[in-house]
Amino acid sequence: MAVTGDETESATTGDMSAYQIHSPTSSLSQVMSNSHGSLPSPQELTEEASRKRELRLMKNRESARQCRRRRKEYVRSLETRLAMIENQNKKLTEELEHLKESCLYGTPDCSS
DNA sequence: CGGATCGTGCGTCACCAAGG
DNA sequence: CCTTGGTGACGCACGATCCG
Repeated sequence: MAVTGDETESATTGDMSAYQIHSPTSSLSQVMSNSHGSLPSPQELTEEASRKRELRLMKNRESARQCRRRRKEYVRSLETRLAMIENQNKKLTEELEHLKESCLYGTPDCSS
């Protein structure tokens, strides 16, 4: 029916360039070697926690997308397989009916 | 036409399993 | 033990369709 979620996605998250900017190493090193070489202040700690959270959310967002894509492909493959099997079943059923007829009327197709 | 309902995708949270 | 990625569950937003 309605398949237009892409619009929502692009509006809210856009591309993943932001994700590449916030790499774990870069955010971590910012705190480990803060500007004045001293222990991080409470302010810096909360900022770091916030950065970590944002990073985790971004990664999980991407994971969820991949997960959904894989699941969709899997369902599609199952549907394809189902269609093939149903088709095969139909052909075999038809063949069986022909063989039954052959046996019934004693045509050469009936080998038993 | 406008509200109700349905189908779909998304982001987030919580949990789990695997790896370091 | 901590980190990380995968995934089920939940709620939300949005477009399509139905119906009075």
